[in-house]
Amino acid sequence: MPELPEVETIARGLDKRVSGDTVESVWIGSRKQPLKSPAGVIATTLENKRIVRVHRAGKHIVFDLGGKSEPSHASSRGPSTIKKKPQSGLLQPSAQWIVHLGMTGRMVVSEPSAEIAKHTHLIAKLASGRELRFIDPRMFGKLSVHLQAGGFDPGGVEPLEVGAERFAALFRGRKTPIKSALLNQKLLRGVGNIYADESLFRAGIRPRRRTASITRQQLGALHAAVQEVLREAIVLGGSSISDYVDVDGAEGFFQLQHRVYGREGEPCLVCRTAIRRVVVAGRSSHYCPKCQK
DNA sequence: AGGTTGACCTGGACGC
DNA sequence: TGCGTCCAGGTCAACC
Repeated sequence: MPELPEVETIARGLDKRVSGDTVESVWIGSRKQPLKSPAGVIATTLENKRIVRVHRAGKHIVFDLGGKSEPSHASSRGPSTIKKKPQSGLLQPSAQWIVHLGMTGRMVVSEPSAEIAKHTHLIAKLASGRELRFIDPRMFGKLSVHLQAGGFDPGGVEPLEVGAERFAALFRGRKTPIKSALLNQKLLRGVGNIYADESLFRAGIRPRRRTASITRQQLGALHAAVQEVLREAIVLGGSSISDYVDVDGAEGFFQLQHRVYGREGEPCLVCRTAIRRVVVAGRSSHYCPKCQK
């Protein structure tokens, strides 16, 4: 379900609530699971680790894990290692837990007494007594651990960090419809169906438009539109459609700002023309036939 | 090689 | 009330 603003909201909420806490034990449900790493590897990687920080990379939630007793200085283990090198690795987490929510995934922090929701696939018991739970009815979500040095990198560039020049270069010469290109996580990471439609509306570009035919100036407008839409959505806590809620169970409010998404047949807020819905790249796409060219 | 299409799942909304 | 159909915010593998 979640795109960048929703994942950002959830990651911030988790960072606030569980950073500094330690995972004591992990339960992983049986059945066909939404896992990428084997269950045993996930469990042993998480157990007895301190959650140093929770952040977002594209649509992934990243938990930076440290040793139980805090990886402060040269506290490694061998006294023989007399602080060999300043190791940039000290800044790196010893391991990372990666959560992708897919379409319907949720992460919640609960009291142990709270009822266990249907489709709960993982429960991490924390030293504070609370539990971190992963729930996902449709099982499109993915859980994995990243152990290599360097940190997890899903590829693609962060839409909120990329400059206009680099942004334009990402799309140069592509034959695919612009909507498909925006959804391609290897180019831009974090934009999904709702925010792609909303960005294209604000930039005045139709979703089917061939990417290569878009002028540099229009790409500049699209760059600005993507950043504007994502920033506004983050401020409002994301878009709550169907069942999206943040860590505290609160809904976001950006859906109230949607100008085209989910508004098929309704009047364009700018020109009153009926909003159209077409399928592009297998995804429903909404646009104003008059405002978007 | 790059682009497009289903398949993967469950559940909610809607029409009859 | 119940059944069938369609739709869903995301990725991949498997095709053209």
